[in-house]
Amino acid sequence: MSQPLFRTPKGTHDVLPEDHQYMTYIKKAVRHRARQAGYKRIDTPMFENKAIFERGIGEHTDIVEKELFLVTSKQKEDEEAKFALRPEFTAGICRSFIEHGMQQLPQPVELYAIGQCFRHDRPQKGRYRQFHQFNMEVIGLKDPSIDAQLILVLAKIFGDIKILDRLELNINNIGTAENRAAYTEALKDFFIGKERNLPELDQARLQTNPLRLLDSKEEDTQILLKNAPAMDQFLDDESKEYHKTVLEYLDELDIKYVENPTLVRGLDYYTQTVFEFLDNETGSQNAVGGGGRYDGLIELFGGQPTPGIGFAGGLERIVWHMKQAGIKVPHKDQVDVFVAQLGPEAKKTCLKLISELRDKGVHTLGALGEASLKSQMRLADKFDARYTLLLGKMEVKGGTIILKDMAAGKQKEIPFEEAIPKVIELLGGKDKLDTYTMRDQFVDVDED
RNA sequence: GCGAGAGUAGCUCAGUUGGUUAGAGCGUCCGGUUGUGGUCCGGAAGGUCGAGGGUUCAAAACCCUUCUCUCGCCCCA
Repeated sequence: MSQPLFRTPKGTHDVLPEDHQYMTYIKKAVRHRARQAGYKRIDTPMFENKAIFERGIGEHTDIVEKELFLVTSKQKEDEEAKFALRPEFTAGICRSFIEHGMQQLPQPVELYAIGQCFRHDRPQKGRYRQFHQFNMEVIGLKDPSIDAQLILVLAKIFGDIKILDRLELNINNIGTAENRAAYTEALKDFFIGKERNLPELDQARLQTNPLRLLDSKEEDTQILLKNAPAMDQFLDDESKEYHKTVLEYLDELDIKYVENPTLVRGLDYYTQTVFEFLDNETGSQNAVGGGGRYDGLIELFGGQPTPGIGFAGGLERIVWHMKQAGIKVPHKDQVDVFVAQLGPEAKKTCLKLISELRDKGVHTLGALGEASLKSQMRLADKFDARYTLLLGKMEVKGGTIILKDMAAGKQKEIPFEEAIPKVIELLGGKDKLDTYTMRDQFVDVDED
């Protein structure tokens, strides 16, 4: 059907099985590295009181001003929407930190999250209205070593999934909120009388978000900026010292980075350290992950003054990079055994056999219909089964079954009751199989 | 949100200056004698040519509108 009755809403997409293998692989690296570093998993609601985003991220940021999905219900559809789908994790996690009194926990509190976020932007490659992020936050303690260690975890994750060498870590320090306010004023003052020399777009930015002028792609703007005051003149000594120490620690950890004095991030809550993992080969949507400090955010939400630093990575963009790099993801979806059957008696017996194989941890498919043996063999081949077990009328009578090695193309008849142990042996023994027991399993972290 | 390009079977694409029942490859399903896959051969299913409207004797092709995707900008994951 070229025109299905329904399709995914604009900017959303199905995560099909193949992409899920990539997603699962990435999430595994995230969980593993996070756990090693003491992070614990948290999930916050997909929608929150919209004021959380307005106040936290900033009313005049694009994310809030034009990309928020508002949520209403049937009962309240006449009222103005009170809720919004989360466009990112940090604001909700900080809300949760306060709500659950996490300042009582040993500090710092390290949290991570994986899930969907929503922004109503015009879709493009690597930019969707519903997308997946993984997110890490360290709240409650401030020290350059915390910044460096957070970045280290991310570098490790990107290393694990083999895309680190495609990325460049850019880092900057934008000072305290006061530093930033003072600098913003200075920039505005500098451009008084020069507005007309600015491209239209940047004239607007001068009003709404002057810091954004720094990384403008407009040539005229960049020329004017050469004589503009530089940000580091407005940083207090403490911020400069902090930044220097962070960089020293990164050096010590052998993390490659580029100092980028024009790196300013669009969200209002950022202070001090900001950083991004950029991909310089693609033109746009090139931030694979980014983050920074938000030392004033918890206080802004009514909590005790509490420092924090966090990061978000985009799963879809990471998947894209892995594919570009030709990375194939190992997965457990291999079909070990296909059971082919002929005749009603054999089919009945096969159901039990299939069930038992599965319980032993053997990935088993079969008894799917009334197809001819030829069709069943073809299916076994299509599903890429390693072995086929064949049970026909003759075998049922003789108490045997045929075991075929698909790659070798060889088969032999064995006693029926030897089928399961033989298959297990061929697959490398019990330890290689996909078994689990609820009772003995560690309650670890969610597999999602 | 602004600007540009694209939209033909599940996928990748043909379709000559508008002219008979819209094609190929791959994929899917079924066969190629009695119970066997991967190669080969045959057959079938699958498309109101993204949707709506208009021009015309005639439109997948031309015009308008709309939807979706892609690219650039903005922004960001």
